[in-house]
Amino acid sequence: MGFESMSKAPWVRIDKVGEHSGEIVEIRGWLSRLRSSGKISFLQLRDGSGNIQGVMAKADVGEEIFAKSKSVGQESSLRAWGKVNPDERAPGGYELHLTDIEVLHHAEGYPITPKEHGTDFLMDHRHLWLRSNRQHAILKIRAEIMKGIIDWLDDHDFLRVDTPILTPSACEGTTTLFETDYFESKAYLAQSGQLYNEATAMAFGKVYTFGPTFRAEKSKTRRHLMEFWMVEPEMAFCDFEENMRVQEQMLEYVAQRVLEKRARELKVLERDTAKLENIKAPFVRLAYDDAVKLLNEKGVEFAWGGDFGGGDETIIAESFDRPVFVHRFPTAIKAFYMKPDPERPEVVLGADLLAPEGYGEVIGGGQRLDDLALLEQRIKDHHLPEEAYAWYVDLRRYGSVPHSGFGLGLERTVAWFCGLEHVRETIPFPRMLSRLYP
RNA sequence: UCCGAUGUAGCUCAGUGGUAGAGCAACCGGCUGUUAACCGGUUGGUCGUAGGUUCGAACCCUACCGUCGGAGCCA
Repeated sequence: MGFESMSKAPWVRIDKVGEHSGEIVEIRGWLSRLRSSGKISFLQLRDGSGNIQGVMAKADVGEEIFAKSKSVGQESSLRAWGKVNPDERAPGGYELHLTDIEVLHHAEGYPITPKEHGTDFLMDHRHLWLRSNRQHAILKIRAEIMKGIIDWLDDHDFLRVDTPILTPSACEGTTTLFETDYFESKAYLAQSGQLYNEATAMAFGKVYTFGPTFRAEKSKTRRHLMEFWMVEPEMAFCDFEENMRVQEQMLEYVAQRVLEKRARELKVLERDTAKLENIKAPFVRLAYDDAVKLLNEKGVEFAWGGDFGGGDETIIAESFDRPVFVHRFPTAIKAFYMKPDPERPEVVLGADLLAPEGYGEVIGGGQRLDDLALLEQRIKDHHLPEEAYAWYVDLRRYGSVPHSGFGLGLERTVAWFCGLEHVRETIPFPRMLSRLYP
């Protein structure tokens, strides 16, 4: 459709109207809500950048134009012209005194009304729900976290080298994978870029991959999605301790940046920002052995050698005022590529980062096994197909070095920063056990 | 896969054996400062599905299906 100007008024984004105070401007957007009386109507307008209230008085515009304002359905698209007026009553500080509107498309029966809705209904209408203020706040914070992570890594000499999504086999062999046809053979959707990262780290030194990963586990909890985004940095010549320092510095930077740049969005979500101020290095370091003792002291029956459940993680995390690294897990419960502690081979040089407030494990990482013979042995012990891992073993054959890395789950981090009940709102179109639509 | 909830109007819910209800949305009308606007009216139902008990079932029983939460697994 053509947008030939009805006037000389400039088209302005709502978040920039303050630069045009007192001037006539054009807004292009959607009607989020309409209230009207006999001689005055209030049009809540949004254009993706913000919200502003347009006010139209019959006495100012006349019968004909005023009539147009009374028959606009919720979420109709329109152009609106009016004078930008500072007003103390307006949430954004400005109102638009309308002189005219042009409805581009009349919407009728918009399903998401100003009243309450259940989550399932809203998820069925996710394509429309994204228009709400709350979803805007969450997804803007998501974007800020992603940008913060990327900026920090790029500024610290990491090279983004993304890894494949279609893979020939399991990276870890333990979890369920989504299978798809790959011409005459099978391919699997990647559950981690980890092993490929080790190859690119040997090529470029410090690398990261940032993209979607897939788990076909039938998990039905507030912390799980079938498709989620993960950032996975990997560093050559990096030991277990340095790896944790990188993680805490990166997270501190991202948290402080979100607090600074997305204060308005955090307010929309009514987030207690004091909880986020605490995301400062150094984080707590708690040996697995001590975590077991801590659980026992709190009355939880837990034997050395087991893995923590969601409830256990919450108890551990709530014992501290900042994120906690739980390190040196039993070798038997961790992946084959983790490096055993040379002084205590029954534990590995790995650490999970537990977020406070019950958000659980947001990072898993550690030092990788760099010894050729031991790696070959562990692949046998885990009954993994040797041919499939030949290239991975090669990395220990040609210039093996100590190296470490980690994977941070984006959606859990977003849920944590935003203070959400469930990760499903942290991604535009969540993929869950019983949801593939829209 | 297991455990526990739950399913009634487009939405959120009430109704626990005797005529199917409310608020909101939609539609019509009224109102000059609303901001989950307000006031009056209209429209709107295979009570998840299939069987059973009963004179009579949204309600009691059985099975199945869907959804939600949790466990396991993980980020």
